[in-house]
Amino acid sequence: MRVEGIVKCPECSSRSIEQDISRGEKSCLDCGLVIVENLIDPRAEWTDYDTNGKNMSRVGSPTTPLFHDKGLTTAIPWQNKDFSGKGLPGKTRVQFHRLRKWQQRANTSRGHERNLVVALLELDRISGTLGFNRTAREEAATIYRMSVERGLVRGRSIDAMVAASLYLMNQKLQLARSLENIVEATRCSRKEVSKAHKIIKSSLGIRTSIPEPGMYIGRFCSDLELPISVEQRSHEVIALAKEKELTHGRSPMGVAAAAIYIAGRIENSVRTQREIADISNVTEVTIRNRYKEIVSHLEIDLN
DNA sequence: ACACGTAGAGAACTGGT
DNA sequence: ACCAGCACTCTACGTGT
Repeated sequence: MRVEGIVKCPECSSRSIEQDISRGEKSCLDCGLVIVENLIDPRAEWTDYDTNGKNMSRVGSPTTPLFHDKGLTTAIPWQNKDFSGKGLPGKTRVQFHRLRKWQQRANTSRGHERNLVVALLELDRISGTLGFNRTAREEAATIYRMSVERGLVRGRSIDAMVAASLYLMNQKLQLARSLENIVEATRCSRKEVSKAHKIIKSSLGIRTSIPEPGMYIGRFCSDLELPISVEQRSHEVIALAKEKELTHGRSPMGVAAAAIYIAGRIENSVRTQREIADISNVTEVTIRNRYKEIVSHLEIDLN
């Protein structure tokens, strides 16, 4: 496709620009310079495999673990109208009523399908309150699905298993949410969730990395509205603390909180221990202990 | 208001039975 | 499944600047 006039080639100033959608590039026809790469193809995804173009049909959205049927739904609309909007005659209407009913049953009748409907709704609700994005939700949904397939949910509360799937996903993707954060968003106890978490983790053999203090810095600093300089300094403090083995056995959140406190003092963007404690879910005492320890071992001089 | 320090309680993990 | 021991954190104070 030739796009004339609007864009000028930065190399030779020619206005003959070619846009190749299949390659996703815009390039100059005169000097060959590629001006834009990785363009998104805006066209609809029509597909036709066997009728040679006579029967083009739109493909659906990609499948997703977020719906119990992975998004491959057939929906019979509730309105009793045909494609042109006219009402259906009485006999047909009855027939469609029956079809809808059966389809509903077919969709959700098998035990674990119904389980998934409930579970994915809950998964979405918690994700909403905790601000998990789509990738995170899909990962958690996949973990939950696998648990259902392994029969792990039987006899356990769906809510606890959903919460555990979310927590496991959170660990896997290092999203820096604590077990407390997740428990707060559910109706079940900490004990139930951590038990479910253990079971899923061992049964599915999911590997998670140990929580590093560094992974909390970003979220804590942004919640505390601290400048990027403090964030960077906090990472430096943690790196030094690690070298001196001051992080072993200590709660990573406590270490992160202390590092932010120290970094704030160094960078003159002070937050009180109370403020940091509120955001990081550790107490002032823990922040004090960690920060005293770090400061004395690293010989950091705060004003 | 904030920082500091402390004692006892408590939660979470490990290893033993 | 329960228990003891442990290293760490929390609650709840009083004190200091």
